[in-house]
Amino acid sequence: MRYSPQRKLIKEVVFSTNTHPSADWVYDKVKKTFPSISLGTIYRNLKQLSEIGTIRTIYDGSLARFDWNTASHNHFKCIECGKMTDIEIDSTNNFIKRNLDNNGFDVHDIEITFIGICKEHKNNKRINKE
Amino acid sequence: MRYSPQRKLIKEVVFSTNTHPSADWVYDKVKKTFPSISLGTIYRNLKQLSEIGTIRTIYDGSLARFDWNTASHNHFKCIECGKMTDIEIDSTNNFIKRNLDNNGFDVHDIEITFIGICKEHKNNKRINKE
DNA sequence: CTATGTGCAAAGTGTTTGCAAATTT
DNA sequence: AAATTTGCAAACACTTTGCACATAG
Repeated sequence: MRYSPQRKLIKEVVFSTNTHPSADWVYDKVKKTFPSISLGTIYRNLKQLSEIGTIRTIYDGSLARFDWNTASHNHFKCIECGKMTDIEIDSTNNFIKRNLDNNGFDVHDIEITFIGICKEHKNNKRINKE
Repeated sequence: MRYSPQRKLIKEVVFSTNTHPSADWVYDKVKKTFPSISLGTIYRNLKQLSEIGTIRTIYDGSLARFDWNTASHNHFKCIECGKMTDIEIDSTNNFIKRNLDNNGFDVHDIEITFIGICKEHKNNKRINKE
């Protein structure tokens, strides 16, 4: 795999944030340096970087997001602000894995998203979503 | 909410299977009875049924699937056959919930998908996906 | 030099929506 | 009769792809 300046920057952008950015977010950032870059290039590179394990693709509903943190960890999505926060609960994954291994499943990966209200929004009144 | 024959059947179709069908699968089934039904109607109804809690929407990557089982349970996706199986591990959710509650999160819902190889495919040679 | 990556535009997939006609209550 | 639902088709959002040109190694 060649390291074009574009690919290098795309990777750096994903590594620069904890916001689990979408392709579009990355596009906007990278455009500041390469104004003529195309979304296609962004998608191609994010896909490749995911495939070789440099980054990780996670799904927020049907939207793909990208995460530089490929180590096993889970996500919490706040229904007030929409933000995806990392959750470090190592013991959880191990607990689940053990549970499933005992039941004959061969678990390669676990995708967990917790949906609820994060600390900051816990005591705010609910924003009406209807 | 009115109960049109179409809506009634759409609901019945989702309730008739454990395959966690996509909108398209439901469409094919329902078309046998209502040949002129449109995909739009399928989507509208699946969305409404989800919203009132009759069924549940789950995500398989970016594809929406629908599940009549709204009780708390998790899913296992086999990377060989693509099938989504239900997983009953009540204790897991409770374990996680407790863990997060202790950390200040207010968890409303947990979306978990396990990805790996199910019993039936455990000893088969790997189908090449490249 | 050659394989790989880029920008562009078109196409693809899954889903939503506006509307007039039909149907449920 | 009034409000909701349908079928249709167009629009949408996100993602992928074919191609000719450019570039990294």
